[in-house]
Amino acid sequence: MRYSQYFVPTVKETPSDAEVISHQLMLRAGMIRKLAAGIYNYLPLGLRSIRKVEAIVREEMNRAGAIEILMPSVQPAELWQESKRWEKYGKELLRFKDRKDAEFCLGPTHEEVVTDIVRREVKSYRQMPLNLYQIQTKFRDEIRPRFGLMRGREFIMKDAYSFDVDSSAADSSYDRMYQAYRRIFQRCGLNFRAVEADTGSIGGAFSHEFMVLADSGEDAIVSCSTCEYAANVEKAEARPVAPEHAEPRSLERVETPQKRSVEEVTAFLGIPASSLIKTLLVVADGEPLAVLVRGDHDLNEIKLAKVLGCEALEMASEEIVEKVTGAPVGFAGPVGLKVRIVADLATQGMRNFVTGANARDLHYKNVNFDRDFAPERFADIRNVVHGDPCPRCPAGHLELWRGIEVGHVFKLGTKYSEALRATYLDAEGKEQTIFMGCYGIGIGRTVAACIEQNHDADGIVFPIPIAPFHCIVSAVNAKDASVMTAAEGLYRTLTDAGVEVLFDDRDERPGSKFKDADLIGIPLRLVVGSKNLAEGKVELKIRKSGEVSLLPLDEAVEQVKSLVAAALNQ
RNA sequence: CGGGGCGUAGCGCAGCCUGGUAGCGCACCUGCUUCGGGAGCAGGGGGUCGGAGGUUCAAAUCCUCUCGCCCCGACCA
Repeated sequence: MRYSQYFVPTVKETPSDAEVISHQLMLRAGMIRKLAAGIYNYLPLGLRSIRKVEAIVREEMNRAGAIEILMPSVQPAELWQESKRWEKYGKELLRFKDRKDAEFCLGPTHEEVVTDIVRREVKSYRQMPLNLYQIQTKFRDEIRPRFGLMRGREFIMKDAYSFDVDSSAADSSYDRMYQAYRRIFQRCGLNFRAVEADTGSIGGAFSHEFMVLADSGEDAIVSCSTCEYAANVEKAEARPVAPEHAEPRSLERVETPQKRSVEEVTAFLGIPASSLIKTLLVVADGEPLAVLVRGDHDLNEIKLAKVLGCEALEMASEEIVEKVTGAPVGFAGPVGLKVRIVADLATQGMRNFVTGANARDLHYKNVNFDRDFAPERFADIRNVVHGDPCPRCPAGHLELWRGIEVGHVFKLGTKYSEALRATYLDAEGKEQTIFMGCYGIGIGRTVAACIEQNHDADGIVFPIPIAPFHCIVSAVNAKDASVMTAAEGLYRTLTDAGVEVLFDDRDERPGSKFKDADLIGIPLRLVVGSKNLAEGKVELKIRKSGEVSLLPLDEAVEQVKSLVAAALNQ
């Protein structure tokens, strides 16, 4: 591709509305442009990288035995009503009506549609296992789209759905996808972790998320320092803490004027936050209840909702707190409370702790379980913290990371096949419910995550497998005929050899060409200048390392070819 | 949904408080010089100041409404 005839609108200044580095660089490198909040145009360079990721995904999905189809974005309400998600999905589901007033939505995911296909066409155990996938535009009307392609409302996703005769066959399908995902993200050159994850609104039995490690990531994940355990903090299990052995002292009410927060109270009393139990009031399916967590720990609402088995869980409003505790917010405590109490495991062994006293400006010291109050149950309902013991091995401790979720695999079980009555006849002629799994990859997000992980002060540093071009040939002086002839020759030779070359034939000053080349992140750069060319040489610069070598033309060609081949065949 | 901020030329911004009919840098066009890390000089084009309404002799500027965009929050005892 000749740069002068291509479309790469780079910009020097960082657009003011871009916050994270990948968003800024994708805008500056002319890869994307915003059309509306969370909705983007893909310009040529951006599209090329996206196509690269898609190609890798396609290869690995096909290798794993999945079969490509393409389903519509526009989906009839009836299917969603059948799965009950028309009501449950909420405002993220973009709904609209056609001219006949029939209701439709733009698909945020395709469980309903794919299950509809399968229930019509799959009748026998002989037709499974079956895994159907597509690469397609999804629409989710996110509360707050942000960070460019990282969290858009319209985005490209690969979604796959597996159909199996029973649970253990479904496990094999799940495992094949899991392994395929590992290969995909390895081939994309990403530093990632596969972590145990909560199943969220999709539902199902268990799942893993594929997280690209990056400080700007929206998710917190943990991994064990010694074993293979890794999980999203939403899901990560906490081990019980060894009990203290202090003798119970007598309960004491202390004045804590204006001290509401954990920090204020513990500082005022001169105790560590771990000696205090905070009492959080929540409303679960309409019922107010109290939740106890150690002062230095945070409540994990997802775990709590699971423990309570409730549908809706929210923090209680100020009014409810005051009504339940009889005190202003900041002084809630478990002693004398009339609502159900659930306590975190880590509080179980605590003795002589501090709590609120359900009265303005008062706390209790030396509170003890059983003597002063008794929670209905102890359960793991907190977020793990850095340094917590690993739940799976005796020696390890948990390390905390930030991650960008680029892929997610779910074992769904029969949630959708039951709702939509997708069944088959087994070898005995008996009707059985199909077992499903679903598997997603955010294509655009993968490109963005890659940039988060691969950039420097000058711009993007693409790994070869998903770079829009492998190599850029920069003709330093476009007016010098010998330079242009040589550069043109390199461009043709490399292109004929299957290397994707962007030929910067623009009549620009060298500085601008170098800046642009760095910004758009092409991994390899051949610089053709009159001085070196007089000696029959060109310069090869590696974007990532900055390494420069002066080579005769034919050697430069061989170098580029072998570097590209090595990167693509790993 | 709550809180905060911003909409002025393609991009980044000033002007607004204290009304008087729009400016800077980059980009773009022309010419000359320059040419290995975002050149210099000279000339030039481009904006119904997000939109609607109001106040006023006069509105980018003041008031009201509205639309769009960005950030934070929606874990707090």
